[in-house]
Amino acid sequence: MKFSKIPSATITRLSLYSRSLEELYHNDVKVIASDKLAQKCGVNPAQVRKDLAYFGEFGVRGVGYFVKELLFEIKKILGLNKRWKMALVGIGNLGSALVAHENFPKQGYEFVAVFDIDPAKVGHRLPSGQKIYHVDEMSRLISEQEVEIGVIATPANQAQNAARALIDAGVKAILNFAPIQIQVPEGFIIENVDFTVKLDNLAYHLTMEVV
Amino acid sequence: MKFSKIPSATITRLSLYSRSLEELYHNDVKVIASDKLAQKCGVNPAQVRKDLAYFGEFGVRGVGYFVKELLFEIKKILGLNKRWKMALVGIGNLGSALVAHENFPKQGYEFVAVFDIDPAKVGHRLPSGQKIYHVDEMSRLISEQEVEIGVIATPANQAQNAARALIDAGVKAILNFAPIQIQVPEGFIIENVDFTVKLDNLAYHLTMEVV
DNA sequence: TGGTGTGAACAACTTCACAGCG
DNA sequence: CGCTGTGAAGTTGTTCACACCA
Repeated sequence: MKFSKIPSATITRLSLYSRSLEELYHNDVKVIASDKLAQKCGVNPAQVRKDLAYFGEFGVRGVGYFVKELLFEIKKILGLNKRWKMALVGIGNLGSALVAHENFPKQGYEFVAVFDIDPAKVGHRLPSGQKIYHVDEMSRLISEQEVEIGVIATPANQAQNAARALIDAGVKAILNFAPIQIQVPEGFIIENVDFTVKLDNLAYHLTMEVV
Repeated sequence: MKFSKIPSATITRLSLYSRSLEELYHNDVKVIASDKLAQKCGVNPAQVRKDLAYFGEFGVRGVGYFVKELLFEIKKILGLNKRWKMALVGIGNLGSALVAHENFPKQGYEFVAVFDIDPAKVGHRLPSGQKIYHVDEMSRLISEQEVEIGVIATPANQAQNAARALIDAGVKAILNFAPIQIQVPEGFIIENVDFTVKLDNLAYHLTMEVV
């Protein structure tokens, strides 16, 4: 396996396949062909086969892919066969929603620490059980809890500080919800969830359509 | 201007430029060169120039771009020189956070209608002022209010229904937060905000790094 | 001089088309 | 016979390099 050569878009699609397969498995579907899976995920059938072929030969010619087996393999590839510990910074509206979100634990992601700088929030306990700590305690708690993923849900002007604190504290990857481009060390793993940008895309296409 | 030839990635980057320019404008910076702007947004300087050149000649050779003017032009291109009316479907944790989010109105996006199917929620009024309506009333309200963008924040298993209802009611674009690939008519404008997928990306890269 | 605008080279990703195998 | 796996072709997006201009 030559990992370096795998398109990042392939990884994103694997995640989609995994979801669809989960549903198929749940519905007792045993086998699926690339055409069907492709349709469910809105991609080209050849793309599905090529994506999977990067990691091995999971299919059976003339038949398709065994749902259970393929799901297992994809989860293994994505690293979803373990639980991931996350820390949240910024417990406003969005942060609260994330902590309360049921899908995360289902997928193996868990918030084990929650931070904020607002003295009015620090010390309180969330409905989901976590206590809110001050950012100053981040370093200790993150190494104690062996947190690997940091999630930023602060206002934009706090996000860079939050990122620095998380990185200093030793997290290995960041998921950023703040609408700002965060500067991280070369090679550091970061993903942005940027719904303002997505909305702007919609606005653009709506505007163009009329022309 | 040959709009059809513009890469969708360009539109996404315009959104980033717009944000950075907003900040620069706010800090009284008058002029910026492609290098600086590129660095702030984490892209290649040539990319910045090429992106902008799709839409006109906004720069001055030997000088750079005038911040105020460029910001204005980009907003015009993206369609951000008007207010956009949105309708939300699904007022759970995430939906509530979205409605309460301050950035939307700042950017010109406004939730003018909120829907759910839970009888326990319908009829209540949100802190932000909107009344929660049953999905059955969607068609009437969306046309009355001239809503153009639908936002889906339901659980995955409700999302396709929500989409159908929104489309039937006449929205022209959808922003989907549910972790599922929604089927829409050919050419319909839809964007997904998919943080599960982003997390899976992190998990993958964290897993690979060790190998 | 310094930074834009842009054709041309390059790189990345996607789709086609078909051989090969169960 | 049907569907996978995959080289080759096609498409799309990015970067280079430099002419050109304030």
